[in-house]
Amino acid sequence: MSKGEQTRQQIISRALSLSSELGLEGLSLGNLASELKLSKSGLFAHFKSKEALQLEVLQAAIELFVRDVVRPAILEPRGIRRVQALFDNYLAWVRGSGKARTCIFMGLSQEYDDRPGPVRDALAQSQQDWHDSVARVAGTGIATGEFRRDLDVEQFAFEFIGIGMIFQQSYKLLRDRKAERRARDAFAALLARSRR
Amino acid sequence: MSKGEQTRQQIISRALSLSSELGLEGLSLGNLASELKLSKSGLFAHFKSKEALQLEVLQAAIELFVRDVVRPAILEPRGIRRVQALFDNYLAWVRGSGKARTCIFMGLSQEYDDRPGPVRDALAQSQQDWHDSVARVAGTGIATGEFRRDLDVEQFAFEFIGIGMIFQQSYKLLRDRKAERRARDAFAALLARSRR
DNA sequence: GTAAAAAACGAACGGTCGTGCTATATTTGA
DNA sequence: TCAAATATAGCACGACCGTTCGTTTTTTAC
Repeated sequence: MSKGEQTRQQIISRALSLSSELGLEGLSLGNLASELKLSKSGLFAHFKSKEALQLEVLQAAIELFVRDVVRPAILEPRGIRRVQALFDNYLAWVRGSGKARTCIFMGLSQEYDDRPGPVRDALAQSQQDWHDSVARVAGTGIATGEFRRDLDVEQFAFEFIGIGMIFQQSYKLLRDRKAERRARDAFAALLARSRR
Repeated sequence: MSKGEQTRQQIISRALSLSSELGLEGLSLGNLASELKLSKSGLFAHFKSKEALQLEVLQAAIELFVRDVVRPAILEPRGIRRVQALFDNYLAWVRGSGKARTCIFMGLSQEYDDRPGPVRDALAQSQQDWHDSVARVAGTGIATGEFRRDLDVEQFAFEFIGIGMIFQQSYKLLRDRKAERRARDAFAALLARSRR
């Protein structure tokens, strides 16, 4: 990896964790540069525009999410085991793993839900993909016979993700120590309803 | 109402709808002033600081929420009827009523979940109050005998609000036309589980 | 109607924003 | 090793930020 590509990755990585706190609009190049001990113009030279950087940050977040949440779950056996793994990984992601203090996608969903542009489009696509992934995994539960044959897998995904969202609010904003327990209870109820 | 108080209210009202789109940090005094055809300094004279304005905007949002969501529900008879009314009003609020394009509280929850300060404190308190309100209303369902006596009303509130959050994402970001249907189905399932 | 009080304005401050441009420093490949 | 390519720095730009201050206009109260 060339020197340029290397700093490029560092920039995106640092920008990702900054964006988790401040959003992609709140992210500022000056701030980012000084944190990386780079000049603002030196940093800027790596990207055509701030928006281009934002898109790369979003892309990096998606790759991280797939790597840490989706892919490991798919290694589990089809059916409930896999659904449960997906939920566990999702909760762990929302809880945050050191550098990423908050789930960036939920913040961005709020930030861009009425701010048109390429960032919004990419974000919406990624969230749609996430819904689809959950639905697909739920589908394997039908295939194994663990879930009801008439289970609406998209409805399942809808509720699955909703639990993650309220978990984030309870855990991060309200600092509710029972948040994780509540999320797991809610998910258990969702599972129970889905069984045949 | 004096002239000053009158413009003050206009400022807060306009600031509220702007904040629903851009967040309380994204709100800028210059922008706000020009929308109201006021000079920036003339506008600023009404508030000691931007943060003071932010707090007033938050307060105004809370009052609106209580007026449109909580209070009308309490006019309904205790029990499931009241719970259902609360949910209906909540969905209508999230869907947005013309001027308020998005539910400001969900955006702010993301914006401030790791940004300490008075705004965060006031926001967290208001959201805690909202959880408590839902739980209290659910409690009336136990009192009427419609809900299980061992129902965990705080868990009920947790899931209730989670449905609202995923509804907002599906409706606003993903533009899913089935979003409302999904939210109502999820809520129906929650109700069913809560019945005795 | 007039004087006091309140409200709105205009200009300016020091900062930071994203973004160019030019020059210097560093890395790369033969 | 040395030239070409790349990476970074420095500086400046116009725009906007929140905030302050002194002046002017408008409202209020007698």
